[in-house]
Amino acid sequence: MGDGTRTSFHDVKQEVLRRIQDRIWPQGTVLPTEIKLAKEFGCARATVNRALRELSEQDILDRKRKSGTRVKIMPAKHAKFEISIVRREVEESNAVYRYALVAKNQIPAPDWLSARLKLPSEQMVLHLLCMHYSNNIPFQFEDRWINIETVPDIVEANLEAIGPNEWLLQEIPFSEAEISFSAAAADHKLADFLSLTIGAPVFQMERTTWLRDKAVTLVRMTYHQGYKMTARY
Amino acid sequence: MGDGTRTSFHDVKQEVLRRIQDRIWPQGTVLPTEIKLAKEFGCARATVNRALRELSEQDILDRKRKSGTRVKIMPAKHAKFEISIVRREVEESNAVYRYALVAKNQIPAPDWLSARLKLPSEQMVLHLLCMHYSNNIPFQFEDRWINIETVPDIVEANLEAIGPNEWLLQEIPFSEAEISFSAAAADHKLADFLSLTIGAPVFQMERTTWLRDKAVTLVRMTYHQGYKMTARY
DNA sequence: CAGTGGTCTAGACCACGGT
DNA sequence: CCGTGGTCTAGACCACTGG
Repeated sequence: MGDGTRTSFHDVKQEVLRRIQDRIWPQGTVLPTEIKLAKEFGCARATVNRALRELSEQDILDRKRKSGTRVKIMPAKHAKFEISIVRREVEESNAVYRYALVAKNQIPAPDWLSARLKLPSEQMVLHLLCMHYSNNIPFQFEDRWINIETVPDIVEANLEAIGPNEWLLQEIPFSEAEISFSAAAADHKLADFLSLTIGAPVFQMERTTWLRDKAVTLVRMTYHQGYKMTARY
Repeated sequence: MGDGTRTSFHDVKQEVLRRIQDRIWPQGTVLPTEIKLAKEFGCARATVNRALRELSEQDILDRKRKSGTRVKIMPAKHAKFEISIVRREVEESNAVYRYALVAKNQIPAPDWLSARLKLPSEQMVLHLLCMHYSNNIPFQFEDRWINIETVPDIVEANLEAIGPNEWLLQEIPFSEAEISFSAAAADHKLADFLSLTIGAPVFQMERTTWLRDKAVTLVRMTYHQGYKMTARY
């Protein structure tokens, strides 16, 4: 610590973490106040503050005014999955990406969709089916519904060239979404497109996207057999 | 903004976000420097800095010394899943949680496990099978391997009362992990424990945990049929 | 080399929430 | 009430990197 350079908030973080891992501060322990720690580490309170703040953002500490900072008892771990566009995912595995638009229909929203996305009944939506290939092997089947009201330009877009996901990401870059993963059995259509046997277990990702309380799109991606979604934390 | 209170980094974040969403700063735009923004917003540079730093942590901005801050072109979205212990997950759905230890064996690590966890060959490991129930309905089947070297106390632990996950979380609270989700077909054993038909698609989560470069545990959780793992972002 | 973000400091005031 | 974290400020120096 006293090696000539000033103590950085990184140093503080690391030392606090060490004390937790080494049971110097077991779970539940109340840490010294920021002022005391600042004195001990020979740095400004703001430096300690940033260190502790980041640790609490990582769910390692609990901070409350007046009662102080304590080591979390049961840290809820968070797995962070990077949801990138399919093209990038394929290309990052050094494979050749290919995309095909299978179907495109502009229709009034079916009832289940209106209910799910809180659309006015008879709202026009765009229904798309797409395939994504990795080295010409089926990689992902995409079944997507788009609320035309929120992205009218989609009707004119050339979706033969660029996938709807990429198009939407350019158009509506920052939106709210709910995502879910599940397992399902391949039905006839999925088996056809993904070259599977009917009933084969497939990994699915379903995502609903909202922009300022209005639904933009609902998509279900079905992956090729054996696909794994991986993350570190 | 000029309502008497000082401008907070929250205000800055929100305003910057608004300008991005309203296409005042389209994707790729280089933002004014922190100093200019601080002047514009009437606050200190540190305030702007914190706002922009947090936005870049959210993958909305790209920041580089010298070249400045720009709006990310293709923001990689991150889905953050809270991985809590099963008991909590069940209890949060207002159901009654029950846990059962099915099998417990202390054996030398099989070769595939040694390879996967980088264990010395013949390292002793603990192999556990557990069931978790929600309202007495099968909820999750847990198949776990524990490296005894890293957590010797596990041998003495009473795993009839508390699940190994909870026990480990208390003992080794802060560790590195790799997690992956996938779909599989239920084999005979899974079908038995989870009351499924053989071949039914099931959702699986596999997790490897490391503490300071040493493997702690490898676990595969298989969920009841129809399970969905959900998150917002 | 010079411009931009990255960080530290010392001091100040505020806001929440136990006692 | 009053202790603790939450935040802002003004100024300073540093570190990286593009030209």
